[in-house]
Amino acid sequence: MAKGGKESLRLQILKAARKLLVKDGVQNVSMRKIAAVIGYTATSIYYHFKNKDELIHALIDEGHEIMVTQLNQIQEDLPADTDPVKRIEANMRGFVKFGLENPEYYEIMYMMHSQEVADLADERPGIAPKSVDLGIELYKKAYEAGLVRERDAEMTSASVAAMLHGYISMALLHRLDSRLDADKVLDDVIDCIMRGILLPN
Amino acid sequence: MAKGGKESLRLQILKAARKLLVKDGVQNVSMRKIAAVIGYTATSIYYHFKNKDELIHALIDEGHEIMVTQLNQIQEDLPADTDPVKRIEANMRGFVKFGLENPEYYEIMYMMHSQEVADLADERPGIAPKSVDLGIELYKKAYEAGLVRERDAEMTSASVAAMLHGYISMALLHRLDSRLDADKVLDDVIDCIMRGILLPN
Amino acid sequence: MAKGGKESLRLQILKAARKLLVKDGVQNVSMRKIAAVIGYTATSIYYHFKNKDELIHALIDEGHEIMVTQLNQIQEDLPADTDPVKRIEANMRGFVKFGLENPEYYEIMYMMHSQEVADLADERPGIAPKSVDLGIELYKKAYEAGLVRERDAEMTSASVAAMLHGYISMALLHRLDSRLDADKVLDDVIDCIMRGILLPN
Amino acid sequence: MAKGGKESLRLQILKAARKLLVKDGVQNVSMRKIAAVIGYTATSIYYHFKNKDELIHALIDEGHEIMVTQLNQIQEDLPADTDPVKRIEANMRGFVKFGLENPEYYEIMYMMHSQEVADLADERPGIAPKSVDLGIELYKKAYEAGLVRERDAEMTSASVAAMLHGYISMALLHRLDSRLDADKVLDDVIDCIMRGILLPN
DNA sequence: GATGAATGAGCGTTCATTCAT
DNA sequence: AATGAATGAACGCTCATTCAT
Repeated sequence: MAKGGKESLRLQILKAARKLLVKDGVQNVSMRKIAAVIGYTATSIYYHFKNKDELIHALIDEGHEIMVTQLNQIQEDLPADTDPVKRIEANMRGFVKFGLENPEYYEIMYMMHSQEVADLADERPGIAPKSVDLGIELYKKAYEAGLVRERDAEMTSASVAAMLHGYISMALLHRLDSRLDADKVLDDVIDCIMRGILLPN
Repeated sequence: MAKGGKESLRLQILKAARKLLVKDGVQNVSMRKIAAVIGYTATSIYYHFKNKDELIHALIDEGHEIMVTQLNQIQEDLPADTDPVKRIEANMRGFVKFGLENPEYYEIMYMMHSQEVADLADERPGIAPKSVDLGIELYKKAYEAGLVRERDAEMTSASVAAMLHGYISMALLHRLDSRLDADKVLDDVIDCIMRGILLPN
Repeated sequence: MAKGGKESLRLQILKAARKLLVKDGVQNVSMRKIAAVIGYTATSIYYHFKNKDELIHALIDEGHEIMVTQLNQIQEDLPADTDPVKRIEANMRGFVKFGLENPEYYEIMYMMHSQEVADLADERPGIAPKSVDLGIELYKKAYEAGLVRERDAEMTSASVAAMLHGYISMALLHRLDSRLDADKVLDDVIDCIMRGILLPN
Repeated sequence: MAKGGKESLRLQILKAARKLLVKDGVQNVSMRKIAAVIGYTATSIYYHFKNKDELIHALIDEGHEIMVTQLNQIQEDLPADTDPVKRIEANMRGFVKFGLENPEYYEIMYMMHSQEVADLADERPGIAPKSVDLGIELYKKAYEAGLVRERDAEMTSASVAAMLHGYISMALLHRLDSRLDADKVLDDVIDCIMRGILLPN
């Protein structure tokens, strides 16, 4: 209710939108609620964003940027001589980590209907282009090093992303069997994927 | 607009709800619209369902029943001497098939927020119990036959379900890279999972 | 603010809409204002009318019915042997009288943009069909009696309606020179029209 | 979006307002839209006009000036010895022409509610003073020449203006019977008025 | 077993306008 | 001479739900 201080209103809006997003899901984010959170009028949001769609897209873009930055950082932080397979696994774990730690971003990035976020799927082929590119690149290097099975890098990247997305979305929606340890399920998933991807021995 | 004849109103409501679900997505299903489809008043729905939530839950239950029936049927239709691994793969493909062919059910069963479908995850352990049980059972048999890696059947079942869910949900949300053949991605996913599960040779 | 008693809500809505119409013009009639006048919620209007457009159209239809009834009544009240020219003048004065006494109806019937009242002009050829027919009929009889100039009855009817509309709308919009007596201007207009229509002697 | 160059902003605003006026009708002209058209902020309009009302009034004044200029030009262009009756008809046709060709001006000059254009009718006597004066003057000359019926020139001018306005406004609102030729209806109207005004032979 | 009538909350959006700079 | 930032009021409309009948 209280105004957020010196932060630019645009940033406050995005922040509030994320906050609402993670609490209630996309469809429960409304201009009025955002306004209430930051202590402004709903009208004022329209000064900074053309409409709700543009606001959501701004969040999506933000999310992709953050994720790509994190994934790249992970690769940079690895020792220069890290073997390609380890890099792939690190990338996979980085993706999952981003999803679990940023449900508000992850949801709008990967869990919304295209119709809800106009033209998202139509404008961009597949998931976040840059993170996809990174995955493809890593696999290609692993293949050149003779470490993974001979297969289409684009295809493999898509498959792996889909499988990891399955774990992330089930975790975020609390659909994982509550009797199991979520971290162990993740280890199991990644273990399975790695084995499926690598050369037999 | 025309009343549906001798079908019980309860069934008509569920039918109409499914119809709207698959056309407009979950959140666009409203009591009004359902009523309009079947030619009754919105009020009359409340005679058969306490509220919207209960209606959605009825649909979810319907979905689970249909899915379990289909998955069991698939097992029954296999020759009695089919080896356990083949059975696992058949089960996996059956699950994916159900999701792709019944997006209206699949979405409310596995893609909605718990808040949207009140307490779903809290009340029931994990995903659809019976289909989970089937998966676990199949894996156990395969393990007893020495065909799959030694691992927790519950855990494996959860992992596999998550990974398959990833493919299904990405397909339903049109998030698969449009330059790839969706069927081939599915083959790739299943291939990967199988290899990850099976014993090395 | 107080509820209107036993009158059906539908009628109350229409009544309130007319009231607002005459006070503020069409564009200032809002669902909320109507609701406030009759002491109901804006929502309840939607139980009786699909949307604002349908409400306005209901008013338009009402207006046409009232006007046609009045014009027919005027003709009936004239002695059976009234000569056709007198009948024409009576009809003209009846039209003007209706307009001046029912500005709320007249405005939506004849002074709104077609885009404001969707497809009004497209669906119906010319002004209110039945009143137009009456005018045409009267003129034809006068022509057959050899009292008016030989001319197209439809055309004459349209011209006369336009000219009378000019007076009515200027009067309603307070655009008549305030130094003149409005009634005398009307007499002058009708005088002019009659002379223009009649045979020279 | 692009700024209009060296034209004074005041003129740009009026120009843009006219453009919107003719496209969308009076009530759809908003400060925001005007600003968007000329590439300035809505706020900047308030530097040049006290408020929207003043802006509209400026347009009305503009319209009157243009119309009077055109009507005077028409009279000047006639041969010096043109007879007064011909001059009256030319003036009438000039008025109609202006209305049909400048709907954006005509609408705000003669078709808006007084409340919409604050106090217009109260402050100024009748319609556009100068064009009224011209009409009166022309009639007086015709009367002095013994060509028109003995009548109050002010009154006649008002009547004629009203009748012509009827045609113009019906034409602009697309309320003329679409089965008739609009030009012929106009000829008919003017024919009728002339005959009503002139001396019998 | 179903309807008629109504509600209150909420939605995204647009508007004219203001005020400090 | 113009902008940036914001407001408060209003708009048409949809929603799940209730209650008396």
